[in-house]
Amino acid sequence: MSLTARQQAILDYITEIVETQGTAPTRGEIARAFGFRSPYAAECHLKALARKGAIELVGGAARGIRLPGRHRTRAIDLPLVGRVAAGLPILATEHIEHHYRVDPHLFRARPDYLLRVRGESMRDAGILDGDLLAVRQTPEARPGQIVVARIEDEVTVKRLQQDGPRVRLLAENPDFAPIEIDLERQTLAIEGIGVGVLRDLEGTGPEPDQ
Amino acid sequence: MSLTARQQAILDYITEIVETQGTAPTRGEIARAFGFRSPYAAECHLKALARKGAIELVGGAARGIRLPGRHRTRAIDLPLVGRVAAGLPILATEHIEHHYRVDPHLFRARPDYLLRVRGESMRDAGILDGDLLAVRQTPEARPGQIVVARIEDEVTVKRLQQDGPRVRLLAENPDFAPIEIDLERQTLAIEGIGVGVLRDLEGTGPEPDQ
DNA sequence: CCGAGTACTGTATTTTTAACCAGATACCTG
DNA sequence: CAGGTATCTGGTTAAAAATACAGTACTCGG
Repeated sequence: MSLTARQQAILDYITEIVETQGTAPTRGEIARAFGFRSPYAAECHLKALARKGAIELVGGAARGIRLPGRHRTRAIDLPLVGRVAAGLPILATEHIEHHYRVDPHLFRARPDYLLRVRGESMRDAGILDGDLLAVRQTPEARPGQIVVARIEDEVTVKRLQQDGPRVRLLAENPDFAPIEIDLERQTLAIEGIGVGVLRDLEGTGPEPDQ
Repeated sequence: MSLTARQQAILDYITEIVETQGTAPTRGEIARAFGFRSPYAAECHLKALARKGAIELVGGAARGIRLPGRHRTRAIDLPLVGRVAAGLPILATEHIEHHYRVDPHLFRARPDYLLRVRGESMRDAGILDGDLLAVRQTPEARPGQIVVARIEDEVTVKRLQQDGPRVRLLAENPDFAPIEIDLERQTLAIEGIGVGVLRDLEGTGPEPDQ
């Protein structure tokens, strides 16, 4: 069942008010905006919109107009982690350069933070210098996954390979040798797994400079 | 001036209600949530939060609590365009598969829509099969930019090269030949320029929990 | 131990708001 | 033409909510 022109106008108005004011309008405010002399005219429109499923009315509550789907977790705030200094946890406030809002539905796994990738070692996996890696913070990773690992205070992004007892971190670039981890002598900590990549393209080109 | 623990808790509660319910709580609801027996306790906290700039109070309005900076420009709603059929504009509703909210500050140029990239022709530019290209809708492109072009009803993503009168669309993969455009005989339309890349790394975690 | 700020209770008042009724006008549809 | 829906007026009523005052209690720095 589709909306009438008038109903669409009312819905647009409500949406605009929610976006700009952060809260839904009252019947009186809708009436004033459209020149109705009675708030009941707005009430009727709201009822019609609710009947058609375009809005949801919360009974007995002031400004109880809800826009379905809008109050979902449409965006989460992810901190961007830049250079990671030795001895500090990844998410220490010292490392956080910025915050970006990202739709969690873009990725199948929910990310916890963004890490700026440095270097060309994951080039053949489509992860370039300067890209943002969306990371889910977890110590558990499966072979084949792209992981954020910490080896002796050094944080690196590599693909995890595990052949029985042997753990290797593979670069995706023939210029970089795999890193063999001797768990007896070195500390390897999986900080998280890569769940997505974000890249800004403006200014990129075949020119090698930036 | 920083918030007290209690004030922070109240602010967190308000934020959560706004996110989940789409509207701010009343003094009474705050009091109920925290076990206050008087709505005036909530009122005092709100006044303190407003004094410190953490919230903004709209006088004389029900649920008139605003969270500054939460609205506008923190996230824009981008349609995801999938397969583009011949004869229809890119942004025809028939092509729109989904909407994603993305922080416009992630990219230096503001995108208008997302296009799902098919094929490996841009592999060496770090754009893989299935990636989402954030596109700014414009007919003007500079050489070196990654463009969304339409050649005789076929939509393709390539890098633009312009040598005086010659226009070429370059793939970033040695397996694909450059496309030479004869503007006399073929219609070339620049639909937009790529401003960003989004990728889901499907390596889901060991616990594919929510 | 004093004063200032935080954190509440209990009660009260006023404004805002939701919600409803009866009716008017108009526009489709079978 | 009758019946239904959409649209709006004018007025009413009760619930919801903002806002206030007076007072208690605690904490913390001087």
